[in-house]
Amino acid sequence: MDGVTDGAAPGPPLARLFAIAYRSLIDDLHAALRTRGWDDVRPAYGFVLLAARDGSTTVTELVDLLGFTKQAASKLVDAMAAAGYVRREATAADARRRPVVLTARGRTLLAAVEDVYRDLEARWAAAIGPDGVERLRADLVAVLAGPGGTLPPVRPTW
Amino acid sequence: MDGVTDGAAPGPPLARLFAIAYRSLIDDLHAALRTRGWDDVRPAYGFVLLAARDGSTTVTELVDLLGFTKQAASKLVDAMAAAGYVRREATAADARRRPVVLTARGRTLLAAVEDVYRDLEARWAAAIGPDGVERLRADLVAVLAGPGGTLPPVRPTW
DNA sequence: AGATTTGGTCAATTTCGTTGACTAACTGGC
DNA sequence: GCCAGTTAGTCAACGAAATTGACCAAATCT
Repeated sequence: MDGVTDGAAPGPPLARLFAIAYRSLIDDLHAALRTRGWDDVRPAYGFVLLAARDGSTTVTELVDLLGFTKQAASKLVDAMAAAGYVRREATAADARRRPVVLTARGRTLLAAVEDVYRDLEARWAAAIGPDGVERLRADLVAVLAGPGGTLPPVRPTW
Repeated sequence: MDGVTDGAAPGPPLARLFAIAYRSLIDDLHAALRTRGWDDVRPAYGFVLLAARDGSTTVTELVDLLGFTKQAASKLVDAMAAAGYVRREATAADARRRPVVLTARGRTLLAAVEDVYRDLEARWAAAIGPDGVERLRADLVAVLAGPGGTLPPVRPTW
């Protein structure tokens, strides 16, 4: 049997699978966070936390990462700051830049996120094997990464 | 160098990759549709068209497929009907059900969608090989499908 | 110094889905 | 055959979240 790919039954469209996969991970992540007492975490927070972990981030950098307007990114940061996860700072060199840095609470949440994340990927590994997960990741990166290995913005809005 | 998977650098989180992948496909699809003159197509339309292709669909069935409320699904169908892509019909057996069927215009759009879609998957195949694409699809289905092979609803809201 | 670009905010609007209340039509018991 | 409950769907009001547009202040260019 080698005729799997021809015409008739190509299986579910990739877009649908990606949408479901993304949603499944995010839903599970936030459900797990809620059971641990984090009940004011919005889906985009995770990406911001990750970005802030790897060095301070500005609103403009978040725009590149998330793919929505700077106004929206600004509001997002405001909300995260109000919830105590991040703090806006000042830069000596450039008074316009107001870097977003993690608070202690933010770091705690980040640790929880990473922890849950490990569980979730482990569940994927249980289904398709650890090498299956890495193959998946590698394939996705191979298709999505542009020259220089940079990934496009996230923004799964619909 | 074999230490890629241990701790430090696990690569981008799957959620991010899925979000980007979904968005990339949808953006490209709609960009391609626009260049062909379809400029009033919203992201969810594709899923509805596909569902309607495989037999008539009711609003309630769309709820299961898309994962949002029947009110929202109803409005979506209204919008698609107003744009001339689908038509509500009546059933002899059950006067409550108002099946959603494709119009000629809807079928034309669907053909365009399928056409573009083939191109997009071909681009994926160019990057990771045709078998890579099918492997990807199979892996995703393996993880996401519940008992009976049914996939959860889509709803990539955020 | 003046012009332009860059980082960021404030305010108004739009988009889209949700909650809530409700109607009409089909089923199940008796 | 009729009443209770369920199913399919709509109408209307609300809410969350992002967008567009106008704007400001600090840096950079010339």
